[in-house]
Amino acid sequence: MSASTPKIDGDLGSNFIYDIIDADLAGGAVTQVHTRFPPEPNGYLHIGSAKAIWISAGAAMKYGGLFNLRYDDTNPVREDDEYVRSIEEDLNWLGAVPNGGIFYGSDYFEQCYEFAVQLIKDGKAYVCDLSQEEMAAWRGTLTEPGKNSPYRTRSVEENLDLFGRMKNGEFPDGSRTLRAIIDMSSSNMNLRDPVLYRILHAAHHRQGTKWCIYPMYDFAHTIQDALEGITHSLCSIEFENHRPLYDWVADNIGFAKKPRQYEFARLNITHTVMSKRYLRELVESGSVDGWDDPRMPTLCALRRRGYTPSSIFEFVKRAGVAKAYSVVDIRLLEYCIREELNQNAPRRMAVLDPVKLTITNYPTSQAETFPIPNNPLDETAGTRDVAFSGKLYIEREDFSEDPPPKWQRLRPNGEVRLMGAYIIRCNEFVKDAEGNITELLCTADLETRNDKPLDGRKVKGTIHWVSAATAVPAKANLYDNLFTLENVADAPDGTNFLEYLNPDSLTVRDNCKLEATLGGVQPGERFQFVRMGYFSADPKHPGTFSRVVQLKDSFKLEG
RNA sequence: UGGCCCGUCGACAAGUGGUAAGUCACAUGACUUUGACUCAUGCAUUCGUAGGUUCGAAUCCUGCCGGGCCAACCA
Repeated sequence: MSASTPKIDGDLGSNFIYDIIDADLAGGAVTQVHTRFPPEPNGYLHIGSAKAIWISAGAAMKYGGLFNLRYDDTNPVREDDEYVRSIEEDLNWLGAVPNGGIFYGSDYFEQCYEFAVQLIKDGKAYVCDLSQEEMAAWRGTLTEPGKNSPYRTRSVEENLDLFGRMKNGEFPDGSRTLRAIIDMSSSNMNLRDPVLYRILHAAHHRQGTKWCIYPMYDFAHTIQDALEGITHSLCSIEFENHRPLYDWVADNIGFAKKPRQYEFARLNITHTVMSKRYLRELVESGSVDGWDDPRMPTLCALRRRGYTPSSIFEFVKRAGVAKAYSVVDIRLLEYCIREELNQNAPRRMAVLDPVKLTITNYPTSQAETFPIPNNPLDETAGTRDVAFSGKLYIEREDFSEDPPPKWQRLRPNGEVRLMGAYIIRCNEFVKDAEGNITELLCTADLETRNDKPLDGRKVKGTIHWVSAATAVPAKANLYDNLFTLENVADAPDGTNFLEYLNPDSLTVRDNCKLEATLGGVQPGERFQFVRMGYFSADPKHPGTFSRVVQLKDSFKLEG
């Protein structure tokens, strides 16, 4: 795995988080910004994670601060080393360097335990013998206050003894918990004597069987943030109700420098499921081929499809940071990669649905090449010599026997420019028994080569081509989200990705793999279709195309 | 139905008492060796809603409506 260059830089824009930091810096509450990204290693990072990364790593970068990666691995039954590795790889690919260090929440288990003991000694926590069901009943409801646990008044000595024995493995799972003494009548359920520690005889991916009690998120996370010197603990909005508990833990343990938690709305994208739980379900049920299945919104899947870190961060930035629930149009993501590839990606011609085209006045013995720009927007990209001959393939869709109005491509007795080469005129076309066109017979304006016509006539259309002699048949992965969606038409915004996994749409997957005839592309080379055969039909102009899809992604030639 | 958070163009989102930025999408026109790209133009008399305060309100107050989160020994 090679480290990519940092992609978070320069213009990070502005948002309310930065306003808060500005104020903290100005008021002297904070002198050095320190943030963290705390994924639980229970799944692969997705584009929603990229938002969290961008915000936290971006804040550190913007203010010359530190950014930590911390694996939030306090629940041994859900976590695995596979995910740790994938997270590291994805973060590295993104170029979000954890300049503050890489940490594991589980490495703080010892401190967590000591702080819990301290809380007991301070009379702020107790060992509770209520079962899970009993605790739920005693907790009350959203509208009714809870009742104090009968174990709430245990002596410090008894609590200390019991907690020590919990740690030593004397009690079975679920038999006891350590709870904070806060307020059973709080309107915030998180404050009704929340569980701080639970008994769980399970092997931890990193700690092994060293522990059989594990700290809960609210307790452990606050401690981790405080110990690492995090100044701004940025998380998504569902943790808003947890902030009072976060503050309670920090206050009652008595950290000198207390981290502050701020929340922002998580990223939602149209037609995309972003819940790690559902994504894992898709993988484990075999509904997709894996975490990097191109239909997944994971970073590894986006990477496989040719998305770049900078395009993902650009998308996140454009989508904005706010607290309002929102669903960002996936077309904004597509715009971001299109924008970048349009500037950078080298062009290659590829014919997906070939039809033979013979230039009848082109000498069979003749062979020549035409220099074609690798990227018309970037002169420094240079040109490549593309072999030309009298026998070519063009896109079947670039010829119309009976063209609609405003047709600019090839038609009987019509002229068209072969990209970077001659202007040709179609004189005849050959059909098979079924009426399918099998060959086009054309003549070229051999005097012009790839210049303007000598007589000044206008030829509006230009089409791409490959020479039959040098073309290589190849399989290209045309994984593309929009392409997929267009085949399950009329899915309303907000439709869950899962809903696409119905029998009708499963066939889409097969269509994702297309045979392409490529000119001048080497195996392993990443390329972009100059134009590919899949356009969305424009209902207002039948037979024309409203959108070129190929600029959305780049593709890697397999084999 | 308790508490907290949130409602600004089709989608995001600035704006935080002085008279509605920007982007995506969309539409039209120009340009074009790919109908792409690029360029130009258009796209919220109005900020969920009803009142109130004010010379003046998207911004402050109140009610109502709508959405999200919370009753794991998950994170």
